[in-house]
Amino acid sequence: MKRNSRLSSTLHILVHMAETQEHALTSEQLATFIHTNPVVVRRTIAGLRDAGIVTSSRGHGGGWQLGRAPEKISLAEISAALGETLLPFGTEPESPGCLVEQAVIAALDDFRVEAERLLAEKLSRITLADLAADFHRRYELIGVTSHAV
Amino acid sequence: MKRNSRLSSTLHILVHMAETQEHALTSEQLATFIHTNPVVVRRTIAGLRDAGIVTSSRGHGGGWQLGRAPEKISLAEISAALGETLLPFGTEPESPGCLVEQAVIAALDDFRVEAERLLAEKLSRITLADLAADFHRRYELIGVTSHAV
DNA sequence: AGACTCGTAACTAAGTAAGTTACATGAAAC
DNA sequence: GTTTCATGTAACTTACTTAGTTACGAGTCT
Repeated sequence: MKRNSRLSSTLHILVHMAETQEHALTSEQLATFIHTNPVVVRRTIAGLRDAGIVTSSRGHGGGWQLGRAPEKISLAEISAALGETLLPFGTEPESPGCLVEQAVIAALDDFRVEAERLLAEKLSRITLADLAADFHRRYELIGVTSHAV
Repeated sequence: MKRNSRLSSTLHILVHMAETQEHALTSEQLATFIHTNPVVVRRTIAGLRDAGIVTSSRGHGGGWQLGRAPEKISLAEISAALGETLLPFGTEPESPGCLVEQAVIAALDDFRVEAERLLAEKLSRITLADLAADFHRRYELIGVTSHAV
């Protein structure tokens, strides 16, 4: 798992879980999907469990499953549950008395609030089901291609 | 200069430069504004020079000045010149053959392209002159307050 | 010539996040 | 109830990124 790919990796995992709703997948299995360590998986998606996006169970036959239907899980929720920041830049004061800095921070914060609202809105329109559907589309395509060739 | 505050710090510097258009400011002076090192300043705003946002001159009386009027410098240009990414998450393939991953990356890239266009558009509407104007507003306010109290 | 300032390379230090190890906790199977 | 399997989590290591620093060459004004 590369840096800054937590959202992408988590989505990868979740789509696999959407494809396997009949039984739970272990962190071990999930880890192989994104070429990493089971512990990293557990740590990464722990927040999703708290948000009800996935459920986990221990012991024999345990593992991870979606907490609700893929249609009801939006990328906005996933991103939020991961604790991801949509915008990368910081605006914490470094010289609290400086009016120039205050003006800069005010402008940047306004922008940030508006931008985050916008991005969250966009992300909330994409669901896990959409990704799964796209996956199936690609799967069909490969199938057709294989027959054709 | 804290991490992830490059945009904010650079704006701070640029507004100061907008306030001092009659003469150049040295990296040394700029560095004190954002509590850092002259070399860090030079390194950080080197990209702005290449983009024509600022000019630099060497030797006695040298330093940095705005390359054009503050009204003509947008935050979008500044952000781009700094090489900042507006969106933090990565979408590079880690398992090139996996159709699930392909679907995830496709969705994320679509979102990213659209989101970046949107953010850049928003940032292009804010100019250095706007920040300077806000600074002056704050300055007046303090003045009034001082008189009142 | 001397003082000053940028340009840049090379190195150091600090902070962040992934990867790893280890072990406790809980649940199912036998 | 013991064994096996899986999560939960803490602690540590490693890799990477970026700010900070030092040093010095090159250009410019007095």
